[in-house]
Amino acid sequence: MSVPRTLDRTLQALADPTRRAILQRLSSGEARVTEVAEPFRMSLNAVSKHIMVLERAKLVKRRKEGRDHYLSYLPGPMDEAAEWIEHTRNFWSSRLDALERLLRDEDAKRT
Amino acid sequence: MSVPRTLDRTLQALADPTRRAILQRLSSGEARVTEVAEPFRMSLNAVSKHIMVLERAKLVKRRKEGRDHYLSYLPGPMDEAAEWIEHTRNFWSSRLDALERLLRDEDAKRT
DNA sequence: CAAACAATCAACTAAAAGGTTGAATATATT
DNA sequence: AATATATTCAACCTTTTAGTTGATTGTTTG
Repeated sequence: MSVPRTLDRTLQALADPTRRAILQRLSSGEARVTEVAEPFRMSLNAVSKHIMVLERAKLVKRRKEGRDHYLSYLPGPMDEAAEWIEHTRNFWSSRLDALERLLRDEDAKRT
Repeated sequence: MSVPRTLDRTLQALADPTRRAILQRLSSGEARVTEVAEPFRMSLNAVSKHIMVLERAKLVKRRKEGRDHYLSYLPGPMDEAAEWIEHTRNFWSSRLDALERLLRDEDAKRT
């Protein structure tokens, strides 16, 4: 069956609030590493590492221009994750609905 | 601002394939710890720990009946996560659309 | 060319994650 | 009462994660 390991990486990457904040920062367009790091209280290096995690998860793309690295958001993995989670949610939703119906019917039959 | 740390826990819990498989197993209804653990190649204890992670994330509920612990799925956090991810995705989708429109307009003006 | 700047690399630390085995606890069964 | 079963607890190990500081690489600028 081999479940896609990319989902692991995506969810893992998204599970960290700093990384989610970095993604949000990129919503207003490209930004350099230093710019992205600026609002955080941790070191530039720490943010650089977070960026690499996002890059490995393909949630972020890097374009080098001279000494500057411009980062931007990539939608693919987010779409995939959304798809998985929606699918899963709907799956359970129908199961739970069926269960509820079942219980209601049995209850009706008993009265 | 205080971003909800529950999202961290949910995504973290979902980022592991064993835990996703456990959730899937529960889709056919309640199951005991041993039953849930059976298909995995790791020890019962390891699975027990995964279950505790899911429990802390409120993705799984436990009902004790004598020595048996019956586990079942809880939809709340999955719904929340789906909501967050959908919201985020749509947010970016519109940004990217706007950017594309902008570029197309500029292109049109130039010709 | 020298100094400043943008970013990573390298080495280290502390904590968390994921697994193991063995003991303990509580409940059922004979 | 003794034994078997279901589950967790406790201790331990290894790997990964998230952070630090200091050195290094490459690019720009005075």
